[in-house]
Amino acid sequence: MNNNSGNDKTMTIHDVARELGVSASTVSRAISGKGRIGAATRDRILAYIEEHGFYPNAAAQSLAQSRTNNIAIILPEVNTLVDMPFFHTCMYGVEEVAQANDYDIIVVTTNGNDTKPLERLIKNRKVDGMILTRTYENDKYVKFLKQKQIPFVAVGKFPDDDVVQVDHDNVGACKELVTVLFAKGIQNIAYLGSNMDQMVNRCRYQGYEEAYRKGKRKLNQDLVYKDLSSRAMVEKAVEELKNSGVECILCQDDYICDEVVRKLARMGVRIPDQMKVASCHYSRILENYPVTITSLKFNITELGRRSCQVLLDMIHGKTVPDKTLLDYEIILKESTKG
Amino acid sequence: MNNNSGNDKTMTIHDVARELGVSASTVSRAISGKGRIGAATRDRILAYIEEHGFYPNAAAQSLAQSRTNNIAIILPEVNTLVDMPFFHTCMYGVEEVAQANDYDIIVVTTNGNDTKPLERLIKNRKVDGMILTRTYENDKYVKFLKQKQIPFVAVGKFPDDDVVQVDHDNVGACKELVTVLFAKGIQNIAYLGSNMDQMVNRCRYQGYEEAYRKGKRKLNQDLVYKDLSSRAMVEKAVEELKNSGVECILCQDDYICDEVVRKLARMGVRIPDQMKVASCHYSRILENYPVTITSLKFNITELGRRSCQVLLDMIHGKTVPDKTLLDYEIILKESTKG
DNA sequence: CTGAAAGCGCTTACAG
DNA sequence: CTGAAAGCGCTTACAG
Repeated sequence: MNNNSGNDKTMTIHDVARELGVSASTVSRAISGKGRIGAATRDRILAYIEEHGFYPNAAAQSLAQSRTNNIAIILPEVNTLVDMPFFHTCMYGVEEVAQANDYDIIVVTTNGNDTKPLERLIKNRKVDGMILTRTYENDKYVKFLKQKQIPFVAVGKFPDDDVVQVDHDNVGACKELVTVLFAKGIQNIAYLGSNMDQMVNRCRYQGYEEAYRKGKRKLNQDLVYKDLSSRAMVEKAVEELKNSGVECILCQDDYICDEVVRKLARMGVRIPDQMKVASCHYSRILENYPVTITSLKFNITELGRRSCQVLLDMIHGKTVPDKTLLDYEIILKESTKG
Repeated sequence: MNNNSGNDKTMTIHDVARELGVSASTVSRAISGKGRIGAATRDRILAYIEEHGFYPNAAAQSLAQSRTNNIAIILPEVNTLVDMPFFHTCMYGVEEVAQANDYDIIVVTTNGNDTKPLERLIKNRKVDGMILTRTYENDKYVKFLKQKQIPFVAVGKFPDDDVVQVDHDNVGACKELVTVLFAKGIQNIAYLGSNMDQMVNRCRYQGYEEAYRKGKRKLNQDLVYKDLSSRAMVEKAVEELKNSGVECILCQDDYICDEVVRKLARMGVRIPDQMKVASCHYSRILENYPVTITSLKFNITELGRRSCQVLLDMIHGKTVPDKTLLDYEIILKESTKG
């Protein structure tokens, strides 16, 4: 097994070459699979390598080939029970396909402003590409990465066509959800959102709006709250909506949904009899309620996987689709019954 | 600003050397700060580098110095609302001090069994050290890392003295919490836990036990549940405890606490009047209850930071403490009032 | 099909 | 204090 015969210095390609009576070039070719090499020689070398657990020095490969087999995943600084699991799960997906392709992921957290950490990573040549997991309307990082000409994919939807994007079809999903709710006979649906500078939130609102247009219904702006940045604001919105006699509240995400459900409970308003509720993004938070909540369900791990796959394709010079839109599910539950 | 005068090839140390009329060695010395160099020369070189945004090629540095300026953070595969934020937050902490020291972090997720991904990282020489964020009683990864002789720190407490550990003082914290509850006049306190193979859970239980011993109280094993691996089991335990007339339930973590609080609500049992509740680990989940919960509070970001700091110290050859124990806070809230 | 040689971009004894 | 040279461990035209 562990035969470090004599010295414990880490093995190099030359060691195996000497041991096998071939040249280092040949060993290199056997490992990389590039260049012509006799099948017998190749097999002999591979067998030796396997048996002795030789792994080539990544830095040397990196230097010789100008590639690192690392990609960066850029995470925003978040701390809510909705956001953390999202990015963590997405990261899992990315890592899964990265691993499968012998890539490693370097995690870098951004504060939304500073590009220095990315710059260092790029200029030091520590990564071959990057995945930007949250995007804003006027995204500083997108601009930066475009300018740096490094392969990258953005999770999110953009007007810019020169940015490779992977995302769930948030627009289509919300549109369909609202359309379905209309079809169930619900007359008016309010929208509660926040942080409209994030692309994901813009998309959701856009879907909501499109459903109104598609249904040829007039969208009353009194039913729309786009800037609920605090619990108090959500509560106030819920009170106003209750008084306005709206039938259903569509929440941009489970963070808002959580506040809405609690507020309604405190107000003694029963879901769905006295108020229906739906959320644009299913997370485990929703599992905690006595009443199950209608929502959209996205496969976040898959989002990570696909983003990574697209990025790797880019890195390897394949042509990739500008936009990859992932599927969604509409989960109808008690909260919109009746 | 951006003066790629003519060619866009990335700058090397030789380019700046030529431009400044010095040798590459001198430039290298200016950058690294190692070796003797004239202050004037150094400043001139540094100024040039700063102005032209030169960053040394990491692979070349890596190869020449046998160090990567990367560390790996090993994460377990988790998906609960309690675990994900914990590891994510810990990762933030690690990254923060890594960044500050010009290190990058490579994330690798483990399934608890396979050591291949770690092996590859080590043998490829892609990292200088590792942080193991969850530890088990008989930890396969700990064994593996010890054998590989790579610098690493484990988050968690171990019997082994040859493993560098950084952790909150879970034993001391739980012990103190229980002692305080006793001091409040509570006569008997039940313990609800699970997954006793994880070191963190063993520590918490140990603290609980020690508090009993310290208080010279007899610990009735009917009050102890160590293997609540499902919601149903927690519910059953809560029912039994309610019937047994116990006064207070100590939950190993907020995952269990969550189940306990909900179950009590469904049973119509009021907290704290009819049952007191405390948790060994504060997370945001607790913020969602109508009644505030007594708990231990740990600073997870700091846990990450310290782990990383200790690891970097090891890598740089400093002597580090075998065990670093971080502080905790006891947060007394309504749930144990009266 | 295989090997010798140059090169990737740094660092670091060794001279001076 | 500074430079020329060898070396880190690979890869890859170039010959043969």
